[in-house]
Amino acid sequence: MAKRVSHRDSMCGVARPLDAIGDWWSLLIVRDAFDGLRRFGEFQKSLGLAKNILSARLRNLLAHGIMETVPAADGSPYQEYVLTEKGRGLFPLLVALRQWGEDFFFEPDEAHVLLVDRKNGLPVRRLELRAQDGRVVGAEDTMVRLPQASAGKGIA
Amino acid sequence: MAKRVSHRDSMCGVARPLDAIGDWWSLLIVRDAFDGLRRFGEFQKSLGLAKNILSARLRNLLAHGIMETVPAADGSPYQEYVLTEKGRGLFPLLVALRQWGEDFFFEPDEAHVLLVDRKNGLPVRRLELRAQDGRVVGAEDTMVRLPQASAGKGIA
DNA sequence: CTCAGATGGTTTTAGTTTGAAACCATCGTG
DNA sequence: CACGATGGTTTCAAACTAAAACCATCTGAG
Repeated sequence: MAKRVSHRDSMCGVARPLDAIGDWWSLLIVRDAFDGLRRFGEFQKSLGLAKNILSARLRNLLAHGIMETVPAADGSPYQEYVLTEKGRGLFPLLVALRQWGEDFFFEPDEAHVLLVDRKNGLPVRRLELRAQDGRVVGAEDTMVRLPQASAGKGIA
Repeated sequence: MAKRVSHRDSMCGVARPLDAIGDWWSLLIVRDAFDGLRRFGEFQKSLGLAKNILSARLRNLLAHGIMETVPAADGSPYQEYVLTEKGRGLFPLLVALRQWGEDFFFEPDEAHVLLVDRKNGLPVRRLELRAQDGRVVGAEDTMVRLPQASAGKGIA
């Protein structure tokens, strides 16, 4: 971990978060945490990964402040793992991932889980990126502006 | 690759896309592709990763239809790597990642690149998930509905 | 009290992956 | 026709992954 620092010693705004998450397993753990899973054994059963790996991933998520342990909940003497605010901030990313999956990884007629509004059970809308004036913008409508300088292009 | 199929032989709507992307390098390659990079050497210089790794990642992205090769562009005899529509579909995910990074990985006063509207240079808004009725919804306002059955909860 | 089972890990060990460096092939140019 | 630029592949040591075995703690049953 944290070995990604290839040729620049400050990582860019995309690489830095990636490094913190760690790997795909971590993201699946976070997803399960959004689902309400809290215990080591629950994550292990849900994901089916080796216990040592789960242990390492949880440790990394804790170290990066994405999850935290809370001392108890149902009286059992064990700790539970819950998302911090930083961890809950990953929700849009997971939604983006899920929607991309819906678009390109399922046949049109293939059944798949649907993210719905709790209030009325209707599917949520697609994530949309909007400009200040409210226009929906795509990749081609955006560019990056470097810190204090002026130029730059693309989404780097 | 494709060894993630832990204990279920059909992967869920989040794991399947993750498996296709492959790893973090692939996502950084995609980001660079959004920036307009097209050539093997450009990616390699930008990311500073070993050529064999870049080669493997590009192969994987091609295999999953996220990028494709086009025979030429400036007359040089080499091929170029460009995003497919599926690849361009990753834009919201990258934006989500970047915005999460902005929120939690930079000091309030720390300079960082900013994603701006090409038309007027203003920063884009935050990604927001909206319900059908237009309400902005967070993780706690949503749940998943399983394929054709009725129950299910969380964002799995 | 003691023993078995549940929970939550760590250690061990083999296999896989990574990544730096060296090597190789092709094209275009002087 | 030698040479640099480009775009890779091969080699090999080091790091990481993952399955299984092991270990520690707590709980309830007898």
